[in-house]
Amino acid sequence: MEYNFNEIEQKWREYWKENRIYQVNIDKNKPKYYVLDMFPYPSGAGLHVGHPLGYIASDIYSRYKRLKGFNVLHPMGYDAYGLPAEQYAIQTGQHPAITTEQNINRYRRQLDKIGFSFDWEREIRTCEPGYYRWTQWVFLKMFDSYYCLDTQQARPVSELVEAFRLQGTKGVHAAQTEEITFTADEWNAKTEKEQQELLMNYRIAYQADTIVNWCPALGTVLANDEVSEGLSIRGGHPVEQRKMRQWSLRVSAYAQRLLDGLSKIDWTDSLKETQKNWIGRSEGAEIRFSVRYLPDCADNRVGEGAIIVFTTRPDTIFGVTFMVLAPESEYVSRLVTPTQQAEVSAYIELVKRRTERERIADRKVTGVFTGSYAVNPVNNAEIPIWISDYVLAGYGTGAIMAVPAHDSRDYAFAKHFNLPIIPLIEGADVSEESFDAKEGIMMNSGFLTGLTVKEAIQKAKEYIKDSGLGEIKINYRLRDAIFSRQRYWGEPFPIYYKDGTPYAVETGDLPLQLPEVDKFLPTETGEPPLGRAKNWTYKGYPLELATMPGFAGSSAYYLRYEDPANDKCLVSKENNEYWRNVDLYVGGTEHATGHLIYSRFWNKFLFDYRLVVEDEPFKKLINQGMIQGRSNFVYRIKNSNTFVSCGLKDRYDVTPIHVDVTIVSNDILDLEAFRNWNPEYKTAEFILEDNKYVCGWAVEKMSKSMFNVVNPDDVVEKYGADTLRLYEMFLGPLEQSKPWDTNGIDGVSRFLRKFWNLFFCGDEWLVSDELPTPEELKSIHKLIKKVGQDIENFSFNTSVAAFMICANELTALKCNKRSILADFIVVLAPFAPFIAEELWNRLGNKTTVCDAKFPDFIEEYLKESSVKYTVSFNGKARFTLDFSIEATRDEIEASVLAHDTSRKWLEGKTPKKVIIVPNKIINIVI
RNA sequence: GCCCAGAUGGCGGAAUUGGUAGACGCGCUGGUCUCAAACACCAGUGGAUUCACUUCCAUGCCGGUUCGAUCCCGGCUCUGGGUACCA
Repeated sequence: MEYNFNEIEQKWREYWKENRIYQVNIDKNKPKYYVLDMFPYPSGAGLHVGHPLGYIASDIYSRYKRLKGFNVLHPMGYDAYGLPAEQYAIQTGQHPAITTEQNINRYRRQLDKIGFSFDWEREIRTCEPGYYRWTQWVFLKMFDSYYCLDTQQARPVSELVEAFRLQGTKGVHAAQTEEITFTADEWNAKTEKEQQELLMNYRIAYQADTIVNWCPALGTVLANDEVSEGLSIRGGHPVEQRKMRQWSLRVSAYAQRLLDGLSKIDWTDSLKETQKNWIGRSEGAEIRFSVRYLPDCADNRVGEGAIIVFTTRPDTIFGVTFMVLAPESEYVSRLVTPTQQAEVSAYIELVKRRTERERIADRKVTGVFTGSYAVNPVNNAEIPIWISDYVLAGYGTGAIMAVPAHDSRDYAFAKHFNLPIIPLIEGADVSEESFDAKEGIMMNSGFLTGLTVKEAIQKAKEYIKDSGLGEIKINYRLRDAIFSRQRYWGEPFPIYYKDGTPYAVETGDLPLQLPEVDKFLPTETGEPPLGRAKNWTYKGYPLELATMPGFAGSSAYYLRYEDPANDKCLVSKENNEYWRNVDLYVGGTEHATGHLIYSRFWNKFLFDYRLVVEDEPFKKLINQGMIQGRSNFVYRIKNSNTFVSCGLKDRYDVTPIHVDVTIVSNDILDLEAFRNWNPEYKTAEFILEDNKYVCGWAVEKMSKSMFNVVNPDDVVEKYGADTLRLYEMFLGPLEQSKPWDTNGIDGVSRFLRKFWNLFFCGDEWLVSDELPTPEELKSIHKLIKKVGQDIENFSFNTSVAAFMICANELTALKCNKRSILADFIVVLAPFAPFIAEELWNRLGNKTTVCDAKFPDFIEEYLKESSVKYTVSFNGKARFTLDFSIEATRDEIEASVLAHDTSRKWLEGKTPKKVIIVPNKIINIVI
């Protein structure tokens, strides 16, 4: 009987669907296990062979856990809001809902073929009102919350209002956009509108004028993680800095908790490192420098005002030779003297015109003097205050004290403008470059002289605090997340404006549905596309025109899978207490600083209100590597239609040309298919080697233009889903990026046929009820042990190797024993569910294979009767010897030394030492 | 520049993590089957040396620790990824 995978796979796909085999429910008799894949954005191009890699791995793990007796939640859905569908809509007028739906259907067809054990009854789509209702609901909860620094958690804004009413800002410790103080009387005297404006300073979802990444080409603002090197991640359009009124989420308030939480979760070190860097905690001090105007200043206000700077090196305060303000800093307007005004204005204009990209590409030193001076509080030195774009307005206080001797950026600036450089560390040569390291002994530093840098940092901090010069401060690089997008295809904000003041839509009126618009472009007046919607009002008031960004819908989707149809709350207590958080999350590293930060933040916020029981969403995280394309080339001799095989190409003057990988097999070109591929090659001639045309190859990104996209459907068609699954795992370690290489898939497909043939001899079904032999038991138990351990370690490639070894051994033993084969089926089932299901059924089992029990290995079967040792002399292996398992160390030693070969190597000398490592090696040191 | 990961046959990759390399697969070579090819099956396959037994050299490079290093330590080279004026 032939292994007909097409027939088998179709049969079981239908059976699983009809019988809802993979549907799960709460079962308190079983421990739960939650396996989640990062849900896909359904793009128009469909799945390529790289997409399912992580899904296959997580599916194997889910099926394995199920066989181990866990109640496994393994859902799938779609991240359906996003820019590509909208860009497509702008170009074609096609409604993004329609293209999204089409793409989803295509994805689903492709996914179904591969045999995943998803519970599709829990499917979610972020663009459906029943889903985004809860995205809006959480947003409103954030709008109605502030972050209390005393209890380190989110609290209702009503508590804040009450505190303000009774005592103003006194005693209130809350995360805020800018520092404000007022008394209860002042608060109570304010109008409703003024009070609402003040509250914006505290809300977790708040509106503020912030410097944002504006992308003119996309017509929207972008979050920091959506921009790289001055270009938008999607589309690669230039991004510029602009001040705009935007919705933001106060993620920065959670910076410390996001950092601390990393120690509790099982993620890779490199990913944790990436998040740590992104959060960017730095300990330092804020120091106050009083400001003095130039003598030529018209209103010579000596000693008025001050600027505050943040530094991590307060120990270098004696080396401050100038101060630098960010061009956007609020200090600028207060500090520029009349004589410098023109020059400063010109500089600020220049900076504004430069895009982020230009700044990065052309990093030359620029700056301008303000005319003002600050006074160094430790030695009363007068320090000129400059403006330069190397200081960022958004970090720290937007102003720095410059210590050119010990900071490379300050150094470059000082050299360029000829400012003094005072070395502070003994032995540091600062004539050519700055000495940035935090080591050495301080000098030229008053009361810090003679201390080590570490001691000096500590002492300087204490001094600054005790003498009231400033305070110890921890800064984070992590910024608040800009939450509005001037786009159509996203969640509408449940916010309306009364007299310009934003108010929340009542939660009972959610979902606030996305309205229809006639076009998806911004309006002529520059309003977002929602400005085109008719009757876009709430209770007669205008609604917010921006929509939420992509990460809004993906921040809490894992919770919604636990209770997808609930229309009373995001997730019921019962469901959340059972399913809790994700035990295993599989996805790409590209989300390290976006989705994986936002959803941790989002979850912590919900945890503050005990809306969820766990404060971290993803316990364990595995990053699957990317699958790159493997392109093939043919070599055309210049000015001809003759193509030369790769091995001979050096003898001619050739142009390499990408050739479609689907007409190449094991790097051998299908000549006929090539001639038909493109009319231009109809009359192509070939110079062959060994009667074959061998193509060249290269690893490149998988893309249409390189003709190297491999569609999983084609692989399934040709080899079957089980082979695709096994092969993707066999390709190499899951976490590693690797090229898709079809060379070698035959080996896996051969294994499956060999496995099939264990059950059949020709057309005869051939399984006996005989008792297995010790060799057969050993082979299968070795497999069970190895595969079990490998799956736990996510080492799927070595599992596949173990299957092949076992199949070869059983074939050689002509094993057809029911008990052995049944165990083999169950162990293989997570990897190749279709063939496993078919054979399991033929074995006469009433249940499906996913209800079977993963067998336990029995150590006794694995025991060897003898132990093999490698005998070495001074570490050099010379020969091997077998001993009975019962042999004692003394017996082994005596017997080894008496061995003929040993005598030869010992040359009559007595050994100094004999090292015996059980089961491994005997080393004789002479 | 900084941070992280990695470097093993012709190729993808194994190695219980300090125990004497190269699992498994591909490819290649030879054989069986076939009129022949393909498929399939069997055997061989790191390099050098030898008819052979053998021996020597091999885990990016240099050095160290150890009886013994792909694994640990120090220095370097290269590759991939992240990040970027964060004070």
